[in-house]
Amino acid sequence: MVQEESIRKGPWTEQEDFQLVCFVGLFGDRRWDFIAKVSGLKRNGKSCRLRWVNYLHPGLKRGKMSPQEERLVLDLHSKWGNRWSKIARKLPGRTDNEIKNFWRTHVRKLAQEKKKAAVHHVVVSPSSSSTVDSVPTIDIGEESFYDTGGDWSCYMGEEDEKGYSYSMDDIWRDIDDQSVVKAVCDEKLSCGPVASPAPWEYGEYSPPWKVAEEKFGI
DNA sequence: AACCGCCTCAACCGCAGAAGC
DNA sequence: AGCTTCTGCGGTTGAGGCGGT
Repeated sequence: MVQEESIRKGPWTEQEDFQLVCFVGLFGDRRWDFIAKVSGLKRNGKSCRLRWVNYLHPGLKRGKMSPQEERLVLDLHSKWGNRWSKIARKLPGRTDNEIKNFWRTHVRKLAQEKKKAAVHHVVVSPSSSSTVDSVPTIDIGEESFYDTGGDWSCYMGEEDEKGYSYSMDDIWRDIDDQSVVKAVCDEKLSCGPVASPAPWEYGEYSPPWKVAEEKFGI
């Protein structure tokens, strides 16, 4: 096979982001290999998808997780284990990557606390048999997990094991009920027609050109 | 002010399953 | 039915930022 000439790796530039947003606007957020090729980005489809899903997707929440979100993650993780994408579907605007990162941080913190506690116990009461687990259980020591319990039922729905009742599209709709702004990208890039209808065409969440407008000020 | 260690987050990799031919 | 390609997921890594000493 002929190897792709110089596939770019590493951090994305604003220009690349802009290009990606525009082409997702044109072709939808499905055909990543195709988008990677036609956009002229020297990235592979996987990389494009990841960038879109984790950073450019409209409706993504930025910043720290709220205590409610943190609790939900912990709760769902105790149910489903490392099914990050499944857990992410229950947290509007959060990505599996974000949740995964949060969990890692949380686990590390917990392990450290346990270690400290274990040392303390050994010093204070040598009879203690505490050990340091790499995988923590959900009943975190300091405070009850359910102590405040914000109302997340609206997102959690009634389903349990069969699947989720609240799709990402529903979530985006909740987050974003802005009107569709006409394509900035259309002016900047002269490409063919959109191959297939994209969700934003139904006003379900911000279209990519809106994202471009917000992120790049165009 | 400089150094060090920790934390966060973006991005890559490998694998598995789905879809297309 | 079998092969190839694509997509999505989970695990891992590394750069940069930040706080403490």
